[in-house]
Amino acid sequence: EAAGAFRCGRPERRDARPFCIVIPPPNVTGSLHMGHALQHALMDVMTRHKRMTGHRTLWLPGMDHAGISTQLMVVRALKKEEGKTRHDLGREQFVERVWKWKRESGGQITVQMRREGASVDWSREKFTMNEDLSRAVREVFVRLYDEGWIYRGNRIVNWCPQDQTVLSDLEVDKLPQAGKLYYLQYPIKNSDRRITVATTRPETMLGDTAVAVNPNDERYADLKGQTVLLPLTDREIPIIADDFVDPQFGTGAVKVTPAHDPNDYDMGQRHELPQVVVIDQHAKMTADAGERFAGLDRYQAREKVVAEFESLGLLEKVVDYEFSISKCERCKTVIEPLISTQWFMKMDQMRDLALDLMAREKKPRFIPETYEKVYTNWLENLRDWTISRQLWWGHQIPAWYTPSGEVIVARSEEEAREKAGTSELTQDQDVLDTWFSSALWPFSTLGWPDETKDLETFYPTSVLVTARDIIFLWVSRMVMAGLKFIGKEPFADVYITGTVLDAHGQRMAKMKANGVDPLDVFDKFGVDATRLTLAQVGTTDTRWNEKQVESYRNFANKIWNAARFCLLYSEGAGVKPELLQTNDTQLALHDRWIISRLNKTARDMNAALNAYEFHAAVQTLYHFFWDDFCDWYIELTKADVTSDTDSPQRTEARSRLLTVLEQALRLLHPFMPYITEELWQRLPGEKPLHSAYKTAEPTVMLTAYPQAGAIDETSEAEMSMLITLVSGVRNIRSEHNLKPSDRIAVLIGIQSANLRKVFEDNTDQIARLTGASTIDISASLTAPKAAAKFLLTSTDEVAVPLEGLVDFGEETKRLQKKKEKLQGEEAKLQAQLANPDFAVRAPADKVEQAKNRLDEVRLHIKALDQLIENLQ
RNA sequence: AGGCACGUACGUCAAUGGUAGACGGCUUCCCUUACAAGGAAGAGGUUGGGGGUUCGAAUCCCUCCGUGCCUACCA
Repeated sequence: EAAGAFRCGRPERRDARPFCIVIPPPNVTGSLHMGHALQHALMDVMTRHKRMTGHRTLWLPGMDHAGISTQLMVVRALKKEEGKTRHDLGREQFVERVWKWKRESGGQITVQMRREGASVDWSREKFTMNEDLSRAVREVFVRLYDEGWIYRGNRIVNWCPQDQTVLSDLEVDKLPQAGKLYYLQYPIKNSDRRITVATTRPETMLGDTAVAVNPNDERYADLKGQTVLLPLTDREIPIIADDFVDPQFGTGAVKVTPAHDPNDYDMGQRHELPQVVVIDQHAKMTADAGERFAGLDRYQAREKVVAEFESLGLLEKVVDYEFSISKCERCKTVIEPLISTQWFMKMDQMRDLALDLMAREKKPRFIPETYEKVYTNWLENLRDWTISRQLWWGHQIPAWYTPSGEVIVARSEEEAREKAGTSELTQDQDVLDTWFSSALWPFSTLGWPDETKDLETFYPTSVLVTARDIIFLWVSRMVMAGLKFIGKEPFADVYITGTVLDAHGQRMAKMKANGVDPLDVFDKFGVDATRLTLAQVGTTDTRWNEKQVESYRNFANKIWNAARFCLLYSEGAGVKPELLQTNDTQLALHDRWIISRLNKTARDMNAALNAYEFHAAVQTLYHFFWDDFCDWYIELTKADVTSDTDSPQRTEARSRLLTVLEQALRLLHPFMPYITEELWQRLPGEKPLHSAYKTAEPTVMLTAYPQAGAIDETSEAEMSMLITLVSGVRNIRSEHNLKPSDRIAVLIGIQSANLRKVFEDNTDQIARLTGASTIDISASLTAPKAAAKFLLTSTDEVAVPLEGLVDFGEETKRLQKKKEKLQGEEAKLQAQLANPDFAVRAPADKVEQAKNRLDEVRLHIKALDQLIENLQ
């Protein structure tokens, strides 16, 4: 709850560039699925990070009215609950019913977004059907109409006989279908010959107005210009020649039905063929199909046509044939191509705006870059957009008709009356495609067409985070609309997320019932763990793996327990930012080291987040917190922190531990808002907010995100030696099956006085971490033969005397194995350096690097040989 | 039919042309006073096959095999 509620003041400092994301508006009918959860996790990480770096941030939420989906949902409910159709209610009442549904059960997803911890600004929530956004829609429509970019036309369109509306090409699914190819024979007038055409839809032959052949097809050369007696009708149709016809396919002769097939429509236009409409809006045969067929469903008509051809002896053959069929994306009904009067948007000029921007300025920038090509290719092949829909739920087209049929396009009915000079107007019954309002989303939500402060501040937005399947439907249209109406691209970057697939690599889909509900995952593993899992998915397609979430749940648990430890020993202590200053040379190694690690982590996190490298960011956090902080830092502070005697030293150690933890919580916060807020609130001490938010209520959300500070290479190197030492001894303990309670002696021979000093300063720590009772550090090692040994460096040796426990054979094997590994590397390096071209062509630093490494490896091998020899 | 991706450990994924890593799983030991959802140690890879470019290839090019996605007017 604490993390989900974004309740802070406005930043006082406004010099940093504002950061803005407008959410891809989920459907008002929708509920949270994995794709949303993924996108939201990423958007929230970005927003929280920017907020913590003092940018003025806006993540603007909202919903889409989702024309067809929503109308269908209410139509179904109406039928089920009251047995009524939308026509029983009438348009006005039906639309009111949809609004009622929206108020009562719509927008479930916003509740779910709160659960995810999405730090959006709810005060700016938008809905595409609200008055402000509708005003923007009308404004755009009028302007484009006035420019002649929107027009009304009679064309062949995709018609859904179930939903009773036209659909754009993008709302149609092409699905493979096992069907039949029928070979029909048409008699030729004044001849005994017949010409055979192949079709998957015999019923459309009733509307044929020509037969076409390829102009170069010699088989039919003499038939061109002849007339065909169209069977089952009394019509005579011509044989025409057209390049569209592929002589290789079927019989090389095609029946042409301009009113019921998009290709035939085009061919009909080219040859000025008549259009005979034989199928109506309900996919039933019309009167023009002939008395025997009128009123029949298209599939009944198909059977009847085939039967009659057969009885006439004109059915040559029927073969099985797989082809693709167009279906309505929503209801899966087979699309009927129909000629119909619709509104269209000319796209060529809009497209050029977008293409120019990409060519000139490489905008928007796609992440990953590869989508730039996809986007550009699609734009290049763009066709006019059918924007009208025969629905009731949506933005009604702002066009009115006078009694004489004149079209008046205006921003309101009043304006239309003025323009028309009459009040006898009827508004166009159609509504606009849902994507029409979506295209305006980045600026309509910020107040356009008014010149608002928000628009000035936040447009162009910073980044659009979305799935790849709406690059065309949405992304490209936003770019075009933004360029056209604001003159600037709507967003700088477009981040295309990967897809979360099921365990078998299949897309999650309702129909397949293979989806994983993010809410269930929240329940099982927590929101933070789920966010971490999703954030690291980034741009790659990933198979859903619950184990991964479980591991991040464990990570959250680790954070909790580490914080518990810090708080358990926090008496008298508190967070004190100045304790992380590095100019204190008196600091213990582990303190200097953790500060350096913190700085490095901050550097890496900021770099990764600014570069959209979320996978790297998650890895960095995980290892910093678990390995550096928990495994080493906490262990090394234990002696001081848990000491029984109250001392300034103890208090400082405790405070420093709390301060490091506080910094870690800030680093983690964008990914794990819940646990970090919960723990941060419990930490005692000074916890300043970012200077931009000084007056806000205390919350980790508004602290400053840690920035890169000094990296202390010396401490890192020394600590790394300490870690090598401890791991080496632990390895010996493990290999020799020593019990944790078995005390050992550790003998260390170190040439470097510096390093000797480091180990001497930390003998207690080393003893503690290795379970040693004595630590003996000297310049050169004298150890009994009955000791397990390893090399710290090629010159420095560590021995653990194990009287009676050393199996000399086993010990030899252990060392031999290490040696083999090194020998492998030696061989590789040797070969590389032996190549004369390497020295000449490779950069000098690489050559130097290889030489140094080879020297080191050789020394190491030599030292290992010595150890092995001593064992014999 | 074209186009675009992808193929790395048992699984899921990383790796600016420069020693192939992480997490989970697995093996051994440990209920050690923050945490067994834990600790310590360990095993595991000719980077799908073949060829090429390069001093050097998981990475660039070609080809084959496999997988996924997008676009398309073959009746």
